[in-house]
Amino acid sequence: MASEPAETTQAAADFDAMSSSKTSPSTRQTRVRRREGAIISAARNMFVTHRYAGTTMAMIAREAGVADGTLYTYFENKDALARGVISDFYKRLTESSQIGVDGKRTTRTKLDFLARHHLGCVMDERGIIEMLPALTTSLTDYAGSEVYKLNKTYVAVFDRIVREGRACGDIPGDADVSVLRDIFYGALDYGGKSLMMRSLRSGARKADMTRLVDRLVGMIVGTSSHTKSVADRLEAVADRLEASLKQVEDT
Amino acid sequence: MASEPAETTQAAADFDAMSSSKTSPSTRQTRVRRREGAIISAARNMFVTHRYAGTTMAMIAREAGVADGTLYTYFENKDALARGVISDFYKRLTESSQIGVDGKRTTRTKLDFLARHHLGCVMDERGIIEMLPALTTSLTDYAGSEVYKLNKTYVAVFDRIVREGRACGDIPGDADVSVLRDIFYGALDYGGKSLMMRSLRSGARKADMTRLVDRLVGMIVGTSSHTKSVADRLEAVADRLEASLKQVEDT
DNA sequence: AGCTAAATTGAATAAGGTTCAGCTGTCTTA
DNA sequence: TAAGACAGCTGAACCTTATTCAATTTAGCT
Repeated sequence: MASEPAETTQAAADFDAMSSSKTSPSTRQTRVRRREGAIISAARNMFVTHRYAGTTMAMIAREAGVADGTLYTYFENKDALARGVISDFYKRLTESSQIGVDGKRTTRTKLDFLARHHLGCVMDERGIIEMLPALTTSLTDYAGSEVYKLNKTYVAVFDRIVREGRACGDIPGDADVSVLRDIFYGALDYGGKSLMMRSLRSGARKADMTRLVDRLVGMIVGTSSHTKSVADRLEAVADRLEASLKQVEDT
Repeated sequence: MASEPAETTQAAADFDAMSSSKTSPSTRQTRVRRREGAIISAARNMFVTHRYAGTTMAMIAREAGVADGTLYTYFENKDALARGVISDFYKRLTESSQIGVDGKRTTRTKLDFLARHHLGCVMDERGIIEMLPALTTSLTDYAGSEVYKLNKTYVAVFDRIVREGRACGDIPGDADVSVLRDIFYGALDYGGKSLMMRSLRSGARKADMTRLVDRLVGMIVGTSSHTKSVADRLEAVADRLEASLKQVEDT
């Protein structure tokens, strides 16, 4: 998760494959790709260790082994470079999440993995996603941005789990998926921050994480057994009653 | 460390209270405090409309009607000024929240109000709290900061509701309060962002907010399927249904 | 009024993001 | 293979802004 070459190499390979000209591994295109990867990697290192405000373009250039001006041939400005780092982060996060989720069977274990994986990655490269708000000039701009699309792609992993969970009855209720999504990721981000602060004193990070994730996933999946008891049927009735009641109340 | 705004204000207040001399409303202390208020207010306006990166110290000085250098007699630097704005925000938020909550009777209505109030305030002065991550140099520093203490004071409003709710049986489970707190505020912040983005297209902000808050509060209070007994739940639904129908009939 | 210290000022300084005129290596074409 | 064209690269100069500080003003006091 630390080094990007996997992602960059992959992208470069795709690009080469698309262009019909067979280029040797040291063609100009390849070198440019490689260098872009090096810059993003360097920028990530600096941003993670010194935060956005604490890293200068000169630091990134030195770390990447290029001149200051070179950065501007790859990214319009410091903000765009930071957005590039975030985009890269989301790409890696999406891929590793989907792979991990595919290896789990039940709705609960999928969500459990996703939550822990998210927490781990975000805490690992803490500061990367936290740059986002400061980089968002306006919501309308953000809505059309690359980062927004990649974020949507990432959370789609969660959305799919929820929809499948609904289909097989694991997830009760009929709330909008977006509501569950906000609760899931919002709670994880806040919980992650609390976790880090608490682990400054007591190193009991793992137990704390388990408590948070269990509670959160439990809230979504529900603890109801799968036996079709009278209680379950009553529950379903209550669900429907509540839904129509809400409609009445809203008008 | 030391974000001094609150520091200074508090110190000044203490000083006045201690000195037996009755100072007229145009004493030096008073004027200083007034000016500090003007600076914080000016800074808030600029930060809200232009974000942190987009506002210059010169802009704030002009808005506050003082010279550039004057800002630095009140705040160590731009970061400290921003922290002062955040501190001020938390103070107002805490007070208005507590007042509102005190006006509600049940656990559910208290949480419902708190959630809506939080969402409203944060969306209203959006960008203020979002500055925080960028201003946090290190977690250890933050743990001892004024802003952190004020945040703790603010979320204590929530903590109290939860504890009372537990005591009277409204809130089931024995999860750590901190977990519920992270879920509550995390979900609200994320949900708030989603809300704003969605309301760019469809102006259905109110209905969306209701859905989010209901689901979230329901998860905590336990009207949801897995926490309360079915009998209790049906009873509660019947109560609400009767009340709503009465309202409908009256109109 | 005169003294002291706190407040205030705004021009000077410094840091860092950004630009751009030139340089270098690679590709293309004859 | 040599010459021309050009993409990429360079880093010193430029410009905006946060920050400093010596000088000045103002308030409080005797």
